[in-house]
Amino acid sequence: MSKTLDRLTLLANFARIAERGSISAAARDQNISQASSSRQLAELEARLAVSLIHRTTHTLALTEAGHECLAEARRLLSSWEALAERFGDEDAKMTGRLKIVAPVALGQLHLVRAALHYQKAHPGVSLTWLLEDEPIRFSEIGCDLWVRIGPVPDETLVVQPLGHVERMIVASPALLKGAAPEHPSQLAGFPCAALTPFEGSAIRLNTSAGETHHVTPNTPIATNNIFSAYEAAKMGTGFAVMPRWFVQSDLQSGALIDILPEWRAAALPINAAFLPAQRQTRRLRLFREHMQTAVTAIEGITA
Amino acid sequence: MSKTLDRLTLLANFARIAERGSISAAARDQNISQASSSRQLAELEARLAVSLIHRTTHTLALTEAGHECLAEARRLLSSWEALAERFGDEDAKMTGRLKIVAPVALGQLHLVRAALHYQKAHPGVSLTWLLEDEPIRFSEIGCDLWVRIGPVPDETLVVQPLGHVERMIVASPALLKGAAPEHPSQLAGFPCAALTPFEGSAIRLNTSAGETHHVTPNTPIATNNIFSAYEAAKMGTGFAVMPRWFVQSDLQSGALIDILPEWRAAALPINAAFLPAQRQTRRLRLFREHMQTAVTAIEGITA
DNA sequence: AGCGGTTACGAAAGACGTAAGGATG
DNA sequence: CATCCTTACGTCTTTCGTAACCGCT
Repeated sequence: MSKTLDRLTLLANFARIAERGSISAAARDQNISQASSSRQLAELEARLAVSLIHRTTHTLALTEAGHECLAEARRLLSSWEALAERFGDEDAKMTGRLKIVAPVALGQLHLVRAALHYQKAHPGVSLTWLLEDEPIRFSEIGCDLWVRIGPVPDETLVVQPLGHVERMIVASPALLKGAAPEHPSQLAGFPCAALTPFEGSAIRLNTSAGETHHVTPNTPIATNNIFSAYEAAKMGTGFAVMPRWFVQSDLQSGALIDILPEWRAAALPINAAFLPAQRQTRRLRLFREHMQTAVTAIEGITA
Repeated sequence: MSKTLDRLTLLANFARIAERGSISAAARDQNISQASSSRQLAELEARLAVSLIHRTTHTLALTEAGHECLAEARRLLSSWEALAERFGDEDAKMTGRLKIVAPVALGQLHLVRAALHYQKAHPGVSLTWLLEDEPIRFSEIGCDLWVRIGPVPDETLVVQPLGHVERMIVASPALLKGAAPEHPSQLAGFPCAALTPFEGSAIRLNTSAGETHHVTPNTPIATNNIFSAYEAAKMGTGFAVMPRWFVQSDLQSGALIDILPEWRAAALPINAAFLPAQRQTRRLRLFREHMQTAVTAIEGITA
């Protein structure tokens, strides 16, 4: 067991191996020999006194300890990177990678444009743009920024609120057939196209005056995909709880109707989450600002 | 500029130098030559492309960048340490340092015993036990655990609530002279011994029913030291806002009187704050549990 | 066979300590 | 002038790549 081999290099090598699923590939990435990469992995395992990767001749698998270590390694590496970059030239061209996870619908309809503008302005930065609504394992996957609708279930992250999405009950004129409900209690008679992460069996509605009502409608379709719920609402399969930003144009064209304009579902927070390395890398800080700007520019999203 | 020198070693050396205020001393601590320590510092500065320590021949001073770097270095080092220790033997004897900051009064009257019991049970761990009520720069001073009454103004820390201190208006019988106020509005006629971090010019009181009243008393003495405020209350200099745990025995003996038993000052949270390295070192985890137990055992502190 | 991981060995690079030089109170 | 930091130099440790070896598909 050596003493002087850089511990962060060891971790970086390990993370690369975990990412590529191969020692050879990781070695190529780093311009070192397979032998070195293999040795460094062994060395890390020796220092931590634990087996990180279970090797069968042609396939690598992270052990449980390996998963834990990977998450921590990623944290350490980005901390160092943030430190190393902190004092560099402000005008230096930015380089490096940025891995972003954002909500599916918001991401593909709005944020992707902001992301692409950013990339155009900073061609040295290579983006990994992943759209995913469900909670992720931030550190383990090596994420840099996570934009999420709803709470951020990770104690180790700093959460910055970007805004709130106003949500309303919408339906197609066809569904209502002229008999539009005027109070949530009348909603129970209508079917609902439910968006599963947000609406469970019950939908809670509030007035701005603080009045509350619970609706437990029939749900002929439940989905985790807002486009599907949207199609259902347009086809008249049922009403749906929709964010204003998503249905704004349909409300204006009349394709969908805000059937209970006095009542709103609870506003959902849009959060940006990231590692607490005091000030992060400049490329991430700028990216966050881009996202903040993009989110606040969306009609139907409030502070 | 070298390539293979361990970056964490560089940071550790820098932190040691900052702590000891001398390269020679830091070198002795680490059993390396002064030359090495000096070189490593220069090397770190080269890699970060910034001057960290301003050297005049006989005195060292951290630059602004040095302060920032020190905080981040401490974070990185404890992350690595937590990682390195994570997979070790559960039964291994614990060693290392633990730097704790706790509130003055709570620390010296209650928590110190828990800390000493911990040290006795784990003689390999050396504690640094600092009592300080004001906000600290956690990472820069190399703290491991910060117990604080009130909010924790540091975004990079994980905050765990330990309990709440009930606070009441107390006074000596001498002060009241039989004319005990029965409502906060009658309190304005009495002088107040104010505890500065908590009571500003106004004291807000609530009933359990939710009623609120503000009192802005005369303050013949204001202090940041609860023992002084306590002495003032006992001597009849004025009434005081006191945590129940602090005056419990005086209330029972009648030396102090809970003069408005229906009214309470806002309960203050007791928080434990620490770095978010997923699971920390075992010694810190155990210490936190000791603190939690000690705090909940105190009469007058509620969950 | 062919691909991927591990181990052995010689070569090269880098870090260490000693020691000399320089600056300050 | 004593102390502390920096720089130069020779030695020694350590790591690297090449290459041989081994195991699985």
